Amino acid sequence: MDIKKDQKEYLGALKSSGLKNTKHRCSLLEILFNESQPLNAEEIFFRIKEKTAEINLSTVYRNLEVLVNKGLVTKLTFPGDSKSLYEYNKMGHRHYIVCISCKKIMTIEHCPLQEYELSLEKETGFKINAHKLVMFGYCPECNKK
Amino acid sequence: MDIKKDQKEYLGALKSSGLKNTKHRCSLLEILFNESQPLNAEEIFFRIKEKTAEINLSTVYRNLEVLVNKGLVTKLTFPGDSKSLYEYNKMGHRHYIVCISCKKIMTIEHCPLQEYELSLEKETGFKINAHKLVMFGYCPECNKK
DNA sequence: TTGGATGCAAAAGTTTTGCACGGTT
DNA sequence: AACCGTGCAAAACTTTTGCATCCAA
Repeated sequence: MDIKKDQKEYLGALKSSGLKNTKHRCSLLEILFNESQPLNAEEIFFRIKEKTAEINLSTVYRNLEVLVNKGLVTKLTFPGDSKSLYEYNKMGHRHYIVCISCKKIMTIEHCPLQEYELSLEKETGFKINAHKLVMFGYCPECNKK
Repeated sequence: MDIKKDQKEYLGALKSSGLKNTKHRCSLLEILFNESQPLNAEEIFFRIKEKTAEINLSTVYRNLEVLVNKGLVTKLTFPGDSKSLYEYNKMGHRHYIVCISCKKIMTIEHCPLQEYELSLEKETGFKINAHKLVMFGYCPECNKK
């Protein structure tokens, strides 16, 4: 497989997390790394089959599980989708805006919740580690219709 | 079944949505109405079996589906839980704070995101209808350990 | 060489569905 | 009476697991 500049990041991450650099693992990471939308296991499975090599769906699930545990990949669930979604973890959390009509998912980098977390910690006594924010609406294209 | 004051709300909602007032549907709504935490289908199933009457799990699922479609109940999914959760829809959205350790879910009434939605609409071109915010952390009890 | 990675098949777990019967309006 | 709701069993669907084999370090 051709190793481009932008692939070094996840290859390094693989190595430093003690995981073997296998063909399947590598294509899986490449797909997620270059994808702006979270994908489900089956989508990843078909992409690897089409573009790279024959692979088994359980291999995809097993690799996703390992990569999630090592923190390289994040697992997501959205209401209305029975399948879990996965994305490359670019460090620094992100939020999502989902189109109710066409189901397109767009990523939002800015997070408005830092100060809110502090006030909520005081209010509830929780020690807050993370949060998940998803917005729902109609994307510009679907909104026209 | 004894009809108390606080049950009138969901009984009325049943009627005005054109759904039949059946024994199971009624106990299901009563359980969700009086519960502060979202419950999954199996938990609802066992509660009805214990407190009210024999019921089949598929009946629970079918009723939940109808009630979600009518907007009386909201369906939720949390990462790390393969089961969907359901709650009575009290109108006016709510947010959740989930304990990473004991999995307790607490509901937050205040929402800090009104202004943010407006700025995001301008930024993305989306027409935003709703959002979902979940906070994760350690509840006061688990935090002590 | 050795332990992890993979394919295959089967299992597990959640949710849905077909069909006959029963209950509400 | 008509239609919706229910129970039961089976199916569908996503995800996990056991086991034999293969491959990267």
